[in-house]
Amino acid sequence: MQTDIHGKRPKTKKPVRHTIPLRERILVAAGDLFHKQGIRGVGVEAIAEAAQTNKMTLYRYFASKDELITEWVRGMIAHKEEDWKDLSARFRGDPEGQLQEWSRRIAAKLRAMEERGSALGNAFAELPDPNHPARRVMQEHKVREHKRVVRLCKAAGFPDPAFSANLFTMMLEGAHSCGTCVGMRQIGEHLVQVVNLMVENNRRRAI
Amino acid sequence: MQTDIHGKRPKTKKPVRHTIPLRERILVAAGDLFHKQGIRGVGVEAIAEAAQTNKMTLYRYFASKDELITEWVRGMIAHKEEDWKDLSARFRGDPEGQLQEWSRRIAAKLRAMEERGSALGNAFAELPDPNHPARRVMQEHKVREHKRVVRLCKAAGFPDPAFSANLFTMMLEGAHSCGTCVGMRQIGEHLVQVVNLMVENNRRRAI
DNA sequence: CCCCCATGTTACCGACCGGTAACATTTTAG
DNA sequence: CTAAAATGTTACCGGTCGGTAACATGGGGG
Repeated sequence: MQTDIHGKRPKTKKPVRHTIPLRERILVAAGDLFHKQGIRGVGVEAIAEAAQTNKMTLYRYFASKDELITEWVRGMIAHKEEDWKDLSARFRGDPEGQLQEWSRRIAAKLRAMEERGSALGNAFAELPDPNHPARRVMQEHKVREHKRVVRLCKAAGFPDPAFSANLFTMMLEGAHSCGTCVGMRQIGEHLVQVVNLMVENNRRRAI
Repeated sequence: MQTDIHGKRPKTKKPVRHTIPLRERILVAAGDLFHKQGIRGVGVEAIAEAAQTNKMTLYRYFASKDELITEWVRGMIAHKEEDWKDLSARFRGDPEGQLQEWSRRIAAKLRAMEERGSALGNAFAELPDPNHPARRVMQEHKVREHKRVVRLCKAAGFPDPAFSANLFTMMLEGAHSCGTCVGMRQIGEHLVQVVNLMVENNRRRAI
């Protein structure tokens, strides 16, 4: 307990000026904790506290914890798809370049990640109920992403696009898990290398 | 409530003859539920019930839920390493054959798995605390397994064993996650195909 | 200035969970 | 058969969690 020596009224709230809106603050705090401690391992109270607010206000923005989870997942997915859009704009008409650049970005994210794998992957593992809205959103996103890779492989002239796309996706997804036992940096580098190899091999074949 | 028409005393317990010992029954029941509903999503009471016993007895075999989790994980890992041992006996002195056969077995397991990914992978995602005993066991196992793959790649004469091993591991781990959006069967087949390709390419190069 | 609306505070609810105690019952071994 | 060991039954504890009610507060715009 803090005693108030100088007779100033004990303001428990510092007049912090928050730049980002509350809803978003809650979302990033939730994301942080979900990722670090697991979705089920963190309570809404802790989230509110981390967002420098309280449970009641949190529930004024999100009807339930499940909705909060879902919105968080949606946000991550939206960010990823934004990334794809940016990428396909930069490498317009160059499907091989898109695949390579995507692997480079994955590698960069791996490098910046200490332990604790992919947030989306973990969330998927933590939500067994196939009817959970967040899970549905993730499932749809995975399908979209895989289709995108298939399309790119087709456009790049790979002789068996479905096969190559599956190969890409397997490696992209597996890199996170593999990184925990061999180091994220190395895994990232090897990921980029093998994608480059595949692209070069395909080009050579095409000539 | 069952009424007892013929005056026989209402035995609430059917004299079920259990063939497998209780401890193991608890472990398989726990494994089932852990895998289907997530580790944190299932309570010890439900596990005891599924094992046709009760919470008290469960706690006579396992000091805590965490210990139960750990023993379950240990069991899965032991089973997997048993599998490796059997495989290396059958393909003694044939590292390429071992890699191929391993991919075949993974494919078979994928085929037999409806949704819900790898139990070990999910458990890893569900236990964020790096000091959790189960997590430690899994981490050590992953390292051992990866070293084994590196050794096999070296023995098989791959020019860059670390690279090839990472490639293998990435695909092996990623297959489960990828399978949920493209079908386990196809992923399994493609996994086997790419491993075969790698081995054949390496052989051709070696000649 | 005053009112309104967003936010903070506190207290609470019911449900569930991990874990334990005490005792009853069944099974097994000698 | 009998005693001991294993298993079942019930009730309970403390704690946490998701979620809500009621009310206080404070700041910004008319």
